[in-house]
Amino acid sequence: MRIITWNLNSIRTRRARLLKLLARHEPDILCLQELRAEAEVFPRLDVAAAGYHAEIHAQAARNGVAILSKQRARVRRRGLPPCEGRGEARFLDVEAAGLRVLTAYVPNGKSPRHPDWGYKLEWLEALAAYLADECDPEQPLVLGGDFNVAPADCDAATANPDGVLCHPSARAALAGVVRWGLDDAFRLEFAEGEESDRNLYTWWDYTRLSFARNAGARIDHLYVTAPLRSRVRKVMVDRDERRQKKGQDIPSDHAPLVLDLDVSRG
Amino acid sequence: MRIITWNLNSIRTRRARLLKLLARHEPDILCLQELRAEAEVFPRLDVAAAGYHAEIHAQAARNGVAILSKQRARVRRRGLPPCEGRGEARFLDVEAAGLRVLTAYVPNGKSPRHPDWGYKLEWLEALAAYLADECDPEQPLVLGGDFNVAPADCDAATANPDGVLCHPSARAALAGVVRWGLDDAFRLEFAEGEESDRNLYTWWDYTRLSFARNAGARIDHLYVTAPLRSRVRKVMVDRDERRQKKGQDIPSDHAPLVLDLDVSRG
DNA sequence: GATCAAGAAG
DNA sequence: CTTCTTGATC
Repeated sequence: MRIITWNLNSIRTRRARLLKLLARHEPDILCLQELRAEAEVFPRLDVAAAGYHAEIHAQAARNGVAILSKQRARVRRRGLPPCEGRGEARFLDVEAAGLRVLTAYVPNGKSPRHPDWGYKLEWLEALAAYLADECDPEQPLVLGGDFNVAPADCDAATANPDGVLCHPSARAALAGVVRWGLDDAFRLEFAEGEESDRNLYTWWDYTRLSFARNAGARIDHLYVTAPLRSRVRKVMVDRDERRQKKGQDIPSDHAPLVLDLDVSRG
Repeated sequence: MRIITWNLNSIRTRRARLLKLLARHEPDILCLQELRAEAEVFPRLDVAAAGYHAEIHAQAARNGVAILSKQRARVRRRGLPPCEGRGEARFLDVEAAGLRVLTAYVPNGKSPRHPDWGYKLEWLEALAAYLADECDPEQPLVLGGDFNVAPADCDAATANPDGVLCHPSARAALAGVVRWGLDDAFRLEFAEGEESDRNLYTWWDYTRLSFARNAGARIDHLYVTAPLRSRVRKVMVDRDERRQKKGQDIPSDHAPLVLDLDVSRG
């Protein structure tokens, strides 16, 4: 089965690209982040016509996540405690296709010296607490999303330890999530330093020709629990989705991360 | 020869439609209004590749006119006196293809009770004065543009005498321009009441399904001087350009007005 | 550099 | 309803 996570950066602007992605990959599960529009804007009819159910947790203008699935999903949770006070839609937990599927849009943090930096760390701690309280590491579970953290120096073209993506405190907070009982599916297939530089980064800044220079970072991840560890068959970045063909519509700044699991019996 | 006037409502947004229009009609002259961007934004290269020269009179964000021609044009005037104080780009006068070609984007006026209503009337008076001072009604001349006036009640689906398009003062001011020595090319072909309701209006409000209901107005005009009067062969509205095909880009609220002149010798 | 929100304009 | 501006965010 195929599971994808993609920060599409506006469902309004990326509607056509979303439908093409569904047709191209036919994923069983698709986790989306940064819908940036109220739930009513989501193209439910087009997505249904493509054969997908959609569970949505959205707000106006900012954040917003969704999980699309061929089989209808059952929602377990919308939101995490640190989101509540700010009214932010950054987390969704469902059961779908015999799995627990969680998606997260981790706060960027703005800068390690900005007042919002603490919010990023608290948010990751709340995610770890949620897993501990509400999930079972012995059951099949996938956690996918935009974590706004490059776990290791080799996961970013410029691994600035003072930047939002590589700061030690953010890496430690993410490690606290993983420690509960997760494996980074990408790293199950590719050891650090053994990946191709064409199948590593998932995000490139819109400015300074970052995509052309491959000046990106691996900040979108798919994590799996132990029962799925040996089921990981393939992990790849759909770089082509990040490309802008001449005269075409503008891509998201993130590329989809695609995971194939072998769920045949035995 | 073919002469078109079109208020395209943003050169940025209508770039692809402009190029298709050139390919579809191959006009000798194309007058454009409401570029709504600085001159640098104009797609000179694409237009040149299509075989056209472009003379542009533009400003940032608002107004802006241009005259495209297969043969290079010679600019006679950019702007009219009432534009100067406000920095508005609403008028361009060139020689092209053996003709004098003027294009105008007449101020809307906002409402007959708005302080800007006087500006609309002054603007039309300045246009009449310009013709009297700078042009010769015995020479071949075409004046095309968005006049924001429906000359007669049959030129608007709802001919509200209190509205900006049908107010008697605006009609009188436009009549003052025509009186210099112009014929409304559309009315040379179709007498009042003898036109088809599918070849009359050039503008339809974006709201209230105006185009579907054909609730439009004939406010874009092509005027000709006496030497061209007997040369008018055909006048038609390219309604198809105003249509929005499902999933396609958004049209301008104006349709192009197309004039064919017979300029064969004798 | 691309997105969203207001507000102004047509 | 669609466009453009400015300012904020990522």
